[in-house]
Amino acid sequence: MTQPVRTAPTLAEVAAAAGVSRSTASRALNDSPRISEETKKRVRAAAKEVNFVPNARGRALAVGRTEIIAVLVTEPLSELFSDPTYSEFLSGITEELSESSYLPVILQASSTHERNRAREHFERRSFDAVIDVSPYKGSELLEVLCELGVPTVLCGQLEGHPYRDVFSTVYSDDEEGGRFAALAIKDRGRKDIVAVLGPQDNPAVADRLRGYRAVLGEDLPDANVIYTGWNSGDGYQAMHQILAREIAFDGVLCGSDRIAAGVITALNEAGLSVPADVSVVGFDDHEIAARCVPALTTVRQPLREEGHMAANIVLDMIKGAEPTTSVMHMQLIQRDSL
Amino acid sequence: MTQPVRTAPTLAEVAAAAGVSRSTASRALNDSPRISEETKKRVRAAAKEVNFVPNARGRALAVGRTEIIAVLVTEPLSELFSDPTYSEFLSGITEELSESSYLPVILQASSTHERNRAREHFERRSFDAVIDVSPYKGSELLEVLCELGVPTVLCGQLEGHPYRDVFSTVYSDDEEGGRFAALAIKDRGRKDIVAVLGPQDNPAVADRLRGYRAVLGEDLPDANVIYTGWNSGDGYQAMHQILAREIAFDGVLCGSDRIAAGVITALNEAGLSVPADVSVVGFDDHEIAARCVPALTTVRQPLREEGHMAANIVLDMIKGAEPTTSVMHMQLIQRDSL
DNA sequence: GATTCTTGTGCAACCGGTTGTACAATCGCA
DNA sequence: TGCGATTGTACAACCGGTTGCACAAGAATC
Repeated sequence: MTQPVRTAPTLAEVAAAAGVSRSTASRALNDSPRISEETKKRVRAAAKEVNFVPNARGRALAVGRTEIIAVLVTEPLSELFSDPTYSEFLSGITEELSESSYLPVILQASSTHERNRAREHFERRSFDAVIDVSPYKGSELLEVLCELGVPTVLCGQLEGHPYRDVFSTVYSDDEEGGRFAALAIKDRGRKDIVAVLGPQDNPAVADRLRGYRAVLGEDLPDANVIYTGWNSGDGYQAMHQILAREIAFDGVLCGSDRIAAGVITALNEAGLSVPADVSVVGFDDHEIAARCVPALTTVRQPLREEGHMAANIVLDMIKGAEPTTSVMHMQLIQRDSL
Repeated sequence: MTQPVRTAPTLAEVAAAAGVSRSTASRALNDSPRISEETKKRVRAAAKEVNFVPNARGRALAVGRTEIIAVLVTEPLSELFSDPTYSEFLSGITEELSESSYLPVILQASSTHERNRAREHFERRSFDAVIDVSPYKGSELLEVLCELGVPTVLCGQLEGHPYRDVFSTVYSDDEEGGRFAALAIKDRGRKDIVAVLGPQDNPAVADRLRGYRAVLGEDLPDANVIYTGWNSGDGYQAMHQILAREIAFDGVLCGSDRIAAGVITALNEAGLSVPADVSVVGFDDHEIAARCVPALTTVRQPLREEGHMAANIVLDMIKGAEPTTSVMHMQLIQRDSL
């Protein structure tokens, strides 16, 4: 069991065993058309024999690729884990990349220290490409990536961004999602709407609000818009604030399903019934949405598909494809909270 | 802004700029004592001048190290994200590694496909070392790592494991934790105890139960032990099962804080008060524990410290240190649920 | 039978660093 | 002035693959 640490066989050994040169062995294993079937067979047998696996370091240097793709994450790990949105999206990326020979690496960049380390790795060319999961933060790194010419996909719209013709972009149409939610609540006949959104500095939040406004106009006055965090606790507190103001409202648009869950709890505690007294619409179609009581009407964001798309685009860019922009579409999920 | 993709400067260019040979340039930048201060200064200036950063691929091949450490995760990403335990532990690892030049890579191995990919990467020597986060699953990979002689740390005790003198191990003393919880509930005067544990195949669960038993003996009969998942929903359902049986009990030992949260909800719904009627003890000292009503008495598992330890051990092993075993100690956190 | 075209293989260079060893220059000392 | 010891640098090999190009052997053509 305690195997002696035998040193891994190299291509030279395979070549010797097969009685050919290193170059022929390499070509045979890479299935080059210039090598006869006969020889290929012999080389493959020899490789199998000595248990040869090409060394990643040698190969990387020779082909100029590490076959590693960095998934740049600007949130601290704890936040990343508390927001199930990321899980879905990251799953999409890794799912798709696992079909290729590329290995995704989650690279954290929340602290300055981490960002410096990330920068260093970029400069050392440790990765063939980068998928930036939250590009509206940490733009120094984008500058570095641009300068280095590393193929990069931004996951999210960067308003008026200077990298349009350098980086690819994948994003869900948040404004459209906002319109869907607002239309649904309007069709239900609600007139006095409150919005409990995520953080004010988040561009997706701004887009969704724009969508709400496009449909609702004056039915969603400025005073009724609250910015908060993404958690149910945040939704709960925000709704308490609103109730304390004693304004009249019959509909709540929420920035996330978790916010909506907190909002519903607060409404129930205040003796208000959902959806009889107040309609509530969430966002994300997170797992929690279907389990809410009542089950939450929400806007589905195709996160997993977005991950697939990001991975595919980045793979294409490595092969030399031009940067592209890809918009994913939202979908209203009708349930009982409306 | 659209920078032309200038190819990165190599050591040869630095050497030329400084008017020295490549070897001298390399030694100067690595601060070798054999190079004069004078020359070092000149080389450093030249490197700064042309913006030189050593290429990771070339360096990796030369020094025989990739400076990448794989963090092997056997759980699917969704489970990983739903269990805050991992967040804390992974943070500990990355925190510690970020002090070194090593880059941690989260490597998933839940599906067979993923395990094959992981195996391949191991054989290609893509990583200098491995931290296995849940070693009691996917033992084929352990076999491969052993055979390849890759420095490996197992996070968790492997019962009667065959790799004792090959791999290092870091684990929290779950049996001790079980004893702490059981002692606390016994000191409170509780006599009829129920245990709602995690999955039966989890070795940590078995250890904790052993700790409970060592203290409680017949006060925790076999019939009162329930195995379930780690989530609050699981705790909720388990407690409903117990209540349906109409057995007498005055204390509940839970396998996780989330289980405990579900248990408390179920107890409250059944009109039982915590801690007046029933005492509840959790496990993990997860964030949720302090926020429970009543605040949860629980056993703190030093996850972050465990991550630090795992990272340090693996770094030592890369430098050639012998495998070691390190046991972390549990701590009872007294709150109000007892 | 000599010439040209194919086909398959090997030599050697290359990717971008690090490092063992030889050698030249400077120094101290007899 | 001549010797060995010391210091700083360069040459060349190496890590483990890939690949451009030259070349030999055999087939096809004249």
